[in-house]
Amino acid sequence: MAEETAKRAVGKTTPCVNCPLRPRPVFRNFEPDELAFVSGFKRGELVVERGSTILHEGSRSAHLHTVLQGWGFRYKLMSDGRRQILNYILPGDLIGLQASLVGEMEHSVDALSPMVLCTFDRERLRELYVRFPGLAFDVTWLASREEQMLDENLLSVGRRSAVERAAYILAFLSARARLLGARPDEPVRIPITQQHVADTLGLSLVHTNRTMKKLADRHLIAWRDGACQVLDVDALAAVARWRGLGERTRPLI
Amino acid sequence: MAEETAKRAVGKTTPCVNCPLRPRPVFRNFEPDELAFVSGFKRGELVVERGSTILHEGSRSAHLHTVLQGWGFRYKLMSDGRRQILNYILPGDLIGLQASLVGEMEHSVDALSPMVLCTFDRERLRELYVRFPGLAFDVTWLASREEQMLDENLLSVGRRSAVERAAYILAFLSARARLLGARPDEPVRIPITQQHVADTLGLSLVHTNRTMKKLADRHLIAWRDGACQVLDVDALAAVARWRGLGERTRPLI
DNA sequence: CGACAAGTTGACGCACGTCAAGGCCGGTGG
DNA sequence: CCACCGGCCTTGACGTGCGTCAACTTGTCG
Repeated sequence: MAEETAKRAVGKTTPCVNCPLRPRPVFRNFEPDELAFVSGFKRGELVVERGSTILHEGSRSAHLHTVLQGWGFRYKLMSDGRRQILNYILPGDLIGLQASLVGEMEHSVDALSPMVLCTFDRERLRELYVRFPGLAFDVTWLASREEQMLDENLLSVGRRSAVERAAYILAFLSARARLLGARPDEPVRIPITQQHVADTLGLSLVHTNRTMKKLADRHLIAWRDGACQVLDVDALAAVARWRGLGERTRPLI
Repeated sequence: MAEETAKRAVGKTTPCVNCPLRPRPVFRNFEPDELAFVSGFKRGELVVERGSTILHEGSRSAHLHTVLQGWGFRYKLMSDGRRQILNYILPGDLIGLQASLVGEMEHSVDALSPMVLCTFDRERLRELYVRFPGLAFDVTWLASREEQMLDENLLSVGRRSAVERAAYILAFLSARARLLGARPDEPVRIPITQQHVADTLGLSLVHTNRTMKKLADRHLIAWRDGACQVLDVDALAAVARWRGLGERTRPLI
């Protein structure tokens, strides 16, 4: 629940052609004209600090963002302070689409680590739909993927036990980080606190801690340096009875 | 968890121009050329019985559907039988988009009442994107709306108490039915059982029943004829601390 | 050195799950 | 016509997973 909204806008530093993300195998190849359009679509870059709020529930952001670096999370707050984390945001994810489509954000987004965001004008989204149906299709594809992740999350919170839930979310985040190219030889590092885990799983902080201890005792995870290290993804997935991410290449807008 | 997949395909009975749904005020007006395209996009109608499964998790359906009549629900099953209901399907909702985009369904859909579905070829979705950017935008809009509903649902299951959750889901479904034109003078009838409610809220059947009784004792709802009658939406929304559906007109594909 | 953020642990209570039984009602079949 | 059955709602008794309260630890930053 960090508050400072310290952001820093930077001129267009990296043209999309040299995007450090795009060459990674998870992302599909773009046609030259698509790439040219996206390049023109890009308005600049934004650097945000750890803990700052990028998008506010209730606001009407004028921008769409694609994450270039760092971790964040989407969440909703109730008037009495209860918080539910809806999903996590990793490089390649698109955020702020809701505001661009429906008009108003119904959730907030915070940065878990320093983040670098690509920003786009929401005005030009319609133009994208008109001129590049393939990219428009991709935007819908991304929205549908987000829905799939939410579905699995809902199953987790609704029907899995505390240990299963905890195992699921850590396996899930670790799998996502792996797809983006995290070193396969070393444990994935997830920059969250146990409070984040609690608010994701719908558990109290204390019970989350006890649950984490069970997983740590089995050497499936470890907490170090204000982050969670995932030591054994497969074992976690097995504990959660989770089938894993059935994911192929995806678009990067 | 009904099993018979009894469906009955019918020739193109109602042309979209005479769609009984479209005139309702919730749906936005289409341009004549859009309407003509959607009309040609339509492949036929499907009538399904109460309790039948329309879409199967793991399948690759060749069709997209828009609901014309009736209620249904989306859900996921775990291998040991645990079920989580993700959302409900009402007239005007689009289903099967996931299979059309990502390739494979990650959830199933069952009919809660007799349903009539409009069917479309998924092949032609790309054509829609190419020829009618406005409609493509609408498809994304619908996907984003589904995401919003899931977000609220997740907040509910993760952070609300049993009574709050129950009040929320009933207020939510009632509000959706109202938008579609349910008679304002009489209580909304939601064709679900308490087992459905339990599987939506992540509660046991017994505890759901006790929770329902609390709401019934306060005359907020009543169970009759295998359905739930919502007597006081506003009171339910207040119990759940829910702000209500902030919904305006939406597209109908 | 104090202050603060985050993890850890124990004691205790409650919200919710589980098991079990029974009631109501419409449908089916002799 | 009644006997039976299965689906759904209801209720009681009892157990437990998780929440709450409260304290202590550890590390980091000034």
